[in-house]
Amino acid sequence: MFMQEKYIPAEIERAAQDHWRATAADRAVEVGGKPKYYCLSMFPYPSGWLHMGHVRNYTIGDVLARYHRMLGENVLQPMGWDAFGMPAENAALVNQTPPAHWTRQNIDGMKQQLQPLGLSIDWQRELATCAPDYYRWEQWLFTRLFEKGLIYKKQGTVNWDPVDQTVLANEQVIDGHGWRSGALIEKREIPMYYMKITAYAEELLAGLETLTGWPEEVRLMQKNWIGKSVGVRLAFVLAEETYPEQKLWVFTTRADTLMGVTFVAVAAEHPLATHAAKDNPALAAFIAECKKGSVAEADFATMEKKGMPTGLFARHPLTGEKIPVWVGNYVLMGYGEGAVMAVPAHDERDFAFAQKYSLPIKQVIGVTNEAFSVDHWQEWYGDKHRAVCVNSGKYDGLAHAEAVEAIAADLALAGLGEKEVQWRLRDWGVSRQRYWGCPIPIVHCEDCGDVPVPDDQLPVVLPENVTITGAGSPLSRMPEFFETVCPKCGKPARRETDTLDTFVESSWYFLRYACPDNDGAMLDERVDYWCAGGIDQYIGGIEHAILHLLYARFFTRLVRDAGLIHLSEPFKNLLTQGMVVAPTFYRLDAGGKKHWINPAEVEVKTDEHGRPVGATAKADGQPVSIGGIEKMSKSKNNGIAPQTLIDRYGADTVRLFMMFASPPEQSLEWSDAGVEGAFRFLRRVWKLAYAHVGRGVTAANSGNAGLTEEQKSLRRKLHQTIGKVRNDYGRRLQFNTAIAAIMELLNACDRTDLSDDAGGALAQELLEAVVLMLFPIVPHIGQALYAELKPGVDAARAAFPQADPAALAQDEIELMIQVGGKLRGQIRIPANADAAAIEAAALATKAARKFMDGKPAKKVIVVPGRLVNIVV
RNA sequence: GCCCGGAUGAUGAAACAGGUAGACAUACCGGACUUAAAAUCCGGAGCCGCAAGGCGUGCGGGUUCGACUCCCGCUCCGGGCACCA
Repeated sequence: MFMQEKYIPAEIERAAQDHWRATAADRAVEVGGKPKYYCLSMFPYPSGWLHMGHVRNYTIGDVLARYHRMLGENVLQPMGWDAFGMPAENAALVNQTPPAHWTRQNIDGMKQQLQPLGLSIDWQRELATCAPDYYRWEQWLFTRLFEKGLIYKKQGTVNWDPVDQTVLANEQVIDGHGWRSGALIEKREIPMYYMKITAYAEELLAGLETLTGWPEEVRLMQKNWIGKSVGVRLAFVLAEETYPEQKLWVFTTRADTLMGVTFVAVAAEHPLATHAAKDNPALAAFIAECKKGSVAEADFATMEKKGMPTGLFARHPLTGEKIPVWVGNYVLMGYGEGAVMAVPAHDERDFAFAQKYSLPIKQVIGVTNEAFSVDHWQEWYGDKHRAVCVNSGKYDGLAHAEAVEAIAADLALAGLGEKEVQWRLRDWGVSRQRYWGCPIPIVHCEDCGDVPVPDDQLPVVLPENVTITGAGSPLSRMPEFFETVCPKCGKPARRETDTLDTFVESSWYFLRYACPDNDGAMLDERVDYWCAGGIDQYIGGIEHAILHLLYARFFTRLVRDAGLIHLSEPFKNLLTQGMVVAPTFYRLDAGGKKHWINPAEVEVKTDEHGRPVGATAKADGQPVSIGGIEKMSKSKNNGIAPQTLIDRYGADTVRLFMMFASPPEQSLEWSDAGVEGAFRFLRRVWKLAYAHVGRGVTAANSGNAGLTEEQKSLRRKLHQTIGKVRNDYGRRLQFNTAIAAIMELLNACDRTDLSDDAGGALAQELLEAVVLMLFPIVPHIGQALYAELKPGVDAARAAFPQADPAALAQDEIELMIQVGGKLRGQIRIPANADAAAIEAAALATKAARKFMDGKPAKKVIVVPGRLVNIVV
């Protein structure tokens, strides 16, 4: 059979995929004798449309999976569906289709859209979180955790839409109003289940130190999120007798400023606020006002700081001074004690508040040569590193740490406080007043309380034939679902109708891939095999840096402590990929509204330098306005459907472009021309292989014997490139530079005369290596070309090329000559020359003499293999 | 508001450990091939300057023989902020 002259992606891609299917090339089996490599991309939400972000994510994963398989490792790359969530309910409202139906249809559709990409996925392990045989284990674990006290019930705050009579997600609250009703949102307290993640705070923090395969920024974000701080919990004793709790507790990390407290502020939800508002209508009105608006912290932190005195007073724990108690809208009920001591002189927020309400500002720490003024805030007021106590009686002269110790000791003596570790991390509220999620396996009995559903009654199956109305969960309108009997006493009881946060499903799916077929247990010993030492590579968006990754680390410890696995950190190496962005184009209509036009329907005009000067619509040739470069989205109509490109260029071109256009962690800008360029490169590789195969050479060169100097130099470049590509794939996870190196190699190959026999053998060696080096990125063309270069050998089972140290040897190297740090020339010098010889040679160069201008060299710096810098 | 990133030619980017700034590609310009176009191949190009040379990695300072890289202070853009996934 003769090799096809033309590169026809559709044909070779179909053939390659048929071959992989027939040889079960993607199947992952637990076998001994070689190291395992578990490569995981974050599973998608089945929205129905595969977008470029998915393609990028899964291509990165596939490149790594295939590369590690070529290194002889036992590779697992699974795929599944994060199938519960709000969009299915929203779609149900619009289309009148049940969420289950919509979701399953989307899964089928997206799976079909994934197939052409040629991903090396073991589809036998596919899972969907909305399947009862998945979520039943989540319910099972829930009941265990509930019994252990790691899940408990308390009041939580939610966004309440008073018009639609429903709880809204933060995303559904826009500027404090409901997205559908437009009504002003209120905060409402309802009972919810919480998972005690704070019980693992110390371990989750300490574990970050071991995650050396994670980006530093992600570890730092998690560390700040967990937010361990050592401070002092202390009490102000209330002057009034009426309030049953005599002590008002606060937490502070700045106990050294305690002597500067001029008021105390409590959250609007604080019991003391409620107490004080009982016979104070103005205060009650203020508290009601504080309860308007969303519960999102970003809204909370940017709103105007307001307060009102309660009329109550408390005694300073050390001085006994009467201190007014205020209600402040900026005090968080969920953090610390829901109350803060205010030191306006040394806290910027308190300072602004005190100025606004004319409260006293009392300086109690100072910095040498800095003058305090109540007129404006200065940075040093809050600086605990430089400051010492002043106006603080016996504490005067103490630095921050000493003052905290001394004050804490005195508070302890008075029985009014002690040092305490405080976490910013809060327990995880997992109850959702929504339908499309995992039912919480609890039955409420009048006599027995909250009773977990026994194992033999699991799963609590979510009814799928429902109508979504947009007001509350349909489960709470389905007596056939919630009417049940108490598992303990048998009396009529009510089943919980809330479902679990969808983050719960995504907190353990990566473990279940190891044993998706086990219907007798949540997890089994196969997890210990695949996840030993952690999942070898996890790949997903940076937007998951905190919540998902923290919950997954928490959950792994929960199942460990349930005795199911022997693993603490689930993800050994983490790669956070950037977004896929594209230019936007629009036209304004008569009303000034923007109509977004897809980049595929726009032509950009450039001037003679290639600078863009305008754009026109392909449809009518009329100009369109150029918007910004934004994340591909439906709303800006700047998405490009992967399928369109695969149809035109083939999957390999799409994969190559995605890997070449930017490093994986950066955002990737879409470019039609770039895709075209990727296609051109593949066509060039194909042509080169075609011409070579036509020569009939099949034996690869394996040394420098018989090569010309020029050919030796090309062979050196080949082996340098192999080393670089291995480093880029394996250590740096940077594929764009690996591709660039291979392109450079081919450019060098074009410039080298390989027409003799030795040259033919070198061309064979080079092409075999190039095809295998490209294989992880463009496996279809790789499969086809390798079959031509080495008939009968399967590229999918080939080993990755290795650099030959003998090929790398070099007699002469080039050094740069700098004078005064500026580049002035270069010299060629024997590779083994010592520093003295290099220095002498450098000083003798024309360039050095010219720029030294007759002056003597003050200092000569020789950087071996790089440059010589002469300082005059 | 708080936490975390990013900014380099016309464009995407490279420079991996402080040592040749702009590799590789795209767009552009010129040439070859062609009846012509496409495709392909060859060449050019950071900016200023005829040149010598000077300037140049968001802005302002600093450390160093030497800074895209380290430090301090800003600006703008992006991610997250616990019920979007």
